Amino acid sequence: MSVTIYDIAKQAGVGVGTVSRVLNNHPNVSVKTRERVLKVAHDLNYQPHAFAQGLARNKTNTIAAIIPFFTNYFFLEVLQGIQDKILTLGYDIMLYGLNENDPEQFESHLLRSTQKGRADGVMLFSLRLPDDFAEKYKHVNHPIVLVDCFHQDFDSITVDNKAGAYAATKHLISLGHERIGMINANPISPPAQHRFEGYKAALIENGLPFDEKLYKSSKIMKYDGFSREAGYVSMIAMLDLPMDERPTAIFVSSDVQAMGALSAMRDHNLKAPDDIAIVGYDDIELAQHIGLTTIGQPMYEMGVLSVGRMLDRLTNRNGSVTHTSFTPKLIIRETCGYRKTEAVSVTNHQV
Amino acid sequence: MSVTIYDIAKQAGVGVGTVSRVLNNHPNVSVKTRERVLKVAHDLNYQPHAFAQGLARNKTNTIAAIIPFFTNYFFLEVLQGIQDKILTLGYDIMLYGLNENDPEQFESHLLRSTQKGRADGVMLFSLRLPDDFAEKYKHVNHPIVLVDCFHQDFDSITVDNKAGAYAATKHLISLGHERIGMINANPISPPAQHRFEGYKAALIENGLPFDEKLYKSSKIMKYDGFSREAGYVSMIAMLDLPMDERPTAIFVSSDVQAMGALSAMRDHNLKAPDDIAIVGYDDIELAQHIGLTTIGQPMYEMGVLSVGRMLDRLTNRNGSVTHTSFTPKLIIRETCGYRKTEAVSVTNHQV
DNA sequence: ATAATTATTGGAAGCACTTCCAATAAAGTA
DNA sequence: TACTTTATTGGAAGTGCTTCCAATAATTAT
Repeated sequence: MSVTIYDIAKQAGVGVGTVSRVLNNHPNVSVKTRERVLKVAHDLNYQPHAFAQGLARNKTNTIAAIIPFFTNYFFLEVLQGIQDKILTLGYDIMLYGLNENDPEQFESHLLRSTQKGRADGVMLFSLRLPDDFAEKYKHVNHPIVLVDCFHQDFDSITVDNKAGAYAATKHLISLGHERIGMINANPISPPAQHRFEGYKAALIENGLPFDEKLYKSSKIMKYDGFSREAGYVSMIAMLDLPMDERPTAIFVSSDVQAMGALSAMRDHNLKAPDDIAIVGYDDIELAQHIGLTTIGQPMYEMGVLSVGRMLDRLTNRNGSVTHTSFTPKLIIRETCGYRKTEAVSVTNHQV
Repeated sequence: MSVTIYDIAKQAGVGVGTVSRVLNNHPNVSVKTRERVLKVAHDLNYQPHAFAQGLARNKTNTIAAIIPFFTNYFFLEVLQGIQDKILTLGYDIMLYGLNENDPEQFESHLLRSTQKGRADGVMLFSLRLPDDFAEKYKHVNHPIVLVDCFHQDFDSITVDNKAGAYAATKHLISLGHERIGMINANPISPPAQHRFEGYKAALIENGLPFDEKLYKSSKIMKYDGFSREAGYVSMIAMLDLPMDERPTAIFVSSDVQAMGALSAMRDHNLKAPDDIAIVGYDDIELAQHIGLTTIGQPMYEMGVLSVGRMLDRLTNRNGSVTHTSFTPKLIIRETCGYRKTEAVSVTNHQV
């Protein structure tokens, strides 16, 4: 139906082998025939058939990405990095979005994307991996790289949540606060755990006590407690404390939660930073709009790097597993009171 | 290397034709052989090779989506609709993101996605189409469906921008405002044009004059003026008017611009709705957080429907072109002053 | 029981490529 | 000039599937 290398071969008076060779820039074809073939191919407006190529080469030139939709802004930025990088390499992206943390859908996506001849490799994003994950997929024929999640046995690109939380808390400390609370998401989430660790470490290492009463974690399952609602109820709980026991500053484990916390404060006629200083986490688009001091993550870069890691893995299947961790950075805006000279850069701190 | 239908055929003592027939649920194969083959396939953990199938069937079972990244939340929601629908149909999504409105990248994406054997069809999102688009792609072998953009010659799913703008303006009118301004994006954008038309129509049809001085459009090219900055400068310009000529309410052509406008007001110590009422457009996530009254679009539904349209087109290539338009709806929050009884539903209005 | 249908089945051909091998042509060497 | 060596070249085989056609087996009708 459409033009194939056979058409080109006939028209140019050569064999299909030769056509294939010039189209793939193989050596050992005389310049005259090469030019002739190229001209015919161009005249006929030839386009290779992707699937036929894939079949013959046993290579799809596409990589699959499984991403939870709710990661939202993170998702978008990382994806952009991935795509910009991947285009330069001639690969395509097969997208598998995940609604909520639906294990069944995850399974089906994973199965599909690791199916023979569909993609060369799979990237998993921000996923809490099932217990049997490693055992099940370790020996699958597809490279798997983890982005923003971790497992010892797979290549991963992560961001150091502990360091980020440490930086956020340290910032509050350096601003002179001594009663620093934390509003955390649901501790079943690994990032939530790590952010808590960073918070606690910053307190201890700077001679401040860790006070149970100033720490509120969420039991909400939806989005693992990384939601506006979760932030709201945690803050309400926090404000239940007697006036003089309240924290003067709070590190909130995500910007959306911070949004909720802020509106709880508003409902109590409290303002940030005047009444309570707030640091968020994530630097979502919103944060900029409302002047939220927060922790930013190099999402675009992570995307770019993760493609690089995937390609490495594709060309060297037996290389040893690597783990790369990015350091997030503090972004100072208005919700803590802006005191430039006292800003702390996380890069000075090694966890 | 991996298990093929030949392995199954051998093991089950039948021919490959038979294997293929049972795997594809073709009739005319005895139940005993069918069961035998199925068992062997299961025991061998057989997976069909996607590319080989595609090649033989001349069908990829994937559809390509070209989406500008900056559409952000819209992008995400529509995509979710698409994917939920498409999964039930056994298709995959190939994603081509667009950075800004880069015509060159658009061209290359389109070329790639319409390449033989890569995808069965292409969906284009929120794109200002180049002039030579129709001429160039009308007779390409791939179905193309347009989402949130329009061209006479291609199937499209859009949302009625004029109706949305009308509803927004009408809401302001019904609240008693008489000096209603509009802050628009760059008029080169079709949605910007239509939103302007809706604004103007609402004014005229309700006996209010259209006043040039109360209308500010943007000349900014980035994001076609749908940006926070654009909103900010437009509002500043608006506030340059003498006190008594200022509008008492403003319809802003997008929520991000509204964010900018709101912060310009804040810089002038003005508040919404007390000093000036504001309606936005888009209902981005942010809008909910800041209580912005705005116009919401059924993004998820659009995604679902667009897949449906694509499938129709795939099964009937010569059917006539269809255009579907969704009616957006007014979402009343706080930036106009909340007066429930006077809320106007756009569904009562036919453009 | 025999002929005529109808239901299964095997396997070749085709899908559009790549790659390898043998064959031919060109160039180099003595 | 005759013999190697090297550079091109054509085309068969292979990639893993579907589908069509002819052949065989099972049913039904006579």
